[in-house]
Amino acid sequence: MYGIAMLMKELVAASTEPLVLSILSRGESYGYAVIQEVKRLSGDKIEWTDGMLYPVMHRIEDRDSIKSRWDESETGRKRKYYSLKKGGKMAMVRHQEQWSLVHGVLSGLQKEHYV
Amino acid sequence: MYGIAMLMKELVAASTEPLVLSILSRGESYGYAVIQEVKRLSGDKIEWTDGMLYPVMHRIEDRDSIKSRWDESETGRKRKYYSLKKGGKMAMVRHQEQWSLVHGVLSGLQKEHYV
DNA sequence: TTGATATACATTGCAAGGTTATGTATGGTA
DNA sequence: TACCATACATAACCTTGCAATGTATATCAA
Repeated sequence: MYGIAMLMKELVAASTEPLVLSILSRGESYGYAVIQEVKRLSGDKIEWTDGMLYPVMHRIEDRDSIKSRWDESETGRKRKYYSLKKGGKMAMVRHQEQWSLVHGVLSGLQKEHYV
Repeated sequence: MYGIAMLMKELVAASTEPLVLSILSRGESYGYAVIQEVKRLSGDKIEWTDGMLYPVMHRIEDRDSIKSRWDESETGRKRKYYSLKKGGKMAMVRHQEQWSLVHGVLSGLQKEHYV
C-alpha cells in the first residue's frame, strides 16, 4: 500500500457521525450510498467499510437523530433509507460548533509555530 | 452549569494527542501546565481533567513521540517535563494533515447546504 | 450456466481509550 | 490550622471503532 495513509481511529470516530448527519441533511440516503459519497467527497481518501458504518447508523437511529424506512430500489433490491429528524438537525449543528472550536485552537497553534 | 457544552467524547479522543503535540512543539512543558494552556487557548471551553491527561501523556511517551525528565520547579515542587521527539514532530504533521482533510469535507458539506 | 464482482444489510468479539474515582504529596495563604 | 491550588499516578467501568463473518440479490462476461 502506498500514498494515502489511513485515517487515525480517533479521528474516524469523531468524524463519522457529523459526516453522516451532514450528508443526510441534503436528503434521504442509504448506507451503501453514504459510504460512496464520503469516498467521493474526500477525493478517495476516506474509505469506510460497511461493517463500520451500519452499527453507526443503528446507534444514530437509537439516539433519535435519524429515522429509517425499507424500500425497493429501481433495480428491485431492498434498501434501508435514512433521513434526518429534528433532533438530528440539532445534533449536526452541535457537532459543527465543536469541530469549529477544536479546529480553531489547533490551527491557532499551527500559526503560532511560524511566528 | 450553563453555557458551554462539554466536548463530545469522540472529539476529545481525536483532538487530545494533536493538541498536546502542538503545544509541546512550542517548547518543553508539563502536564498541569498543558491542561491550563488548553483551557486558555480555547477560551475556557475545553477543560481537561488530570485523570484524563496523564494516561494520555504516558501513552504518547510509550509511542516514542515525546520524552520526559523529572525536575524541580522554581517553587521547589517536582515536575515531569515533556518535550517533543523527532517521531512526535512527524506524528504532529500527520495529525494536522488528517484534521485538514476531514475539516475540508465537513465544511464543504456545510457550504453545500446553503447553495 | 457458471463464476466473479458490485450491491446491500446485519451481528459478534476484541481492543483501545475516555471518564470517574481514588490516592499521594507539597506549597501558599487566610 | 484548614483549605485550596499545584502536581502526578492508577484502577474500574463503559463506550465504541473495526475487523471478521454471514446472508442475499443483481449484473455481466466467459
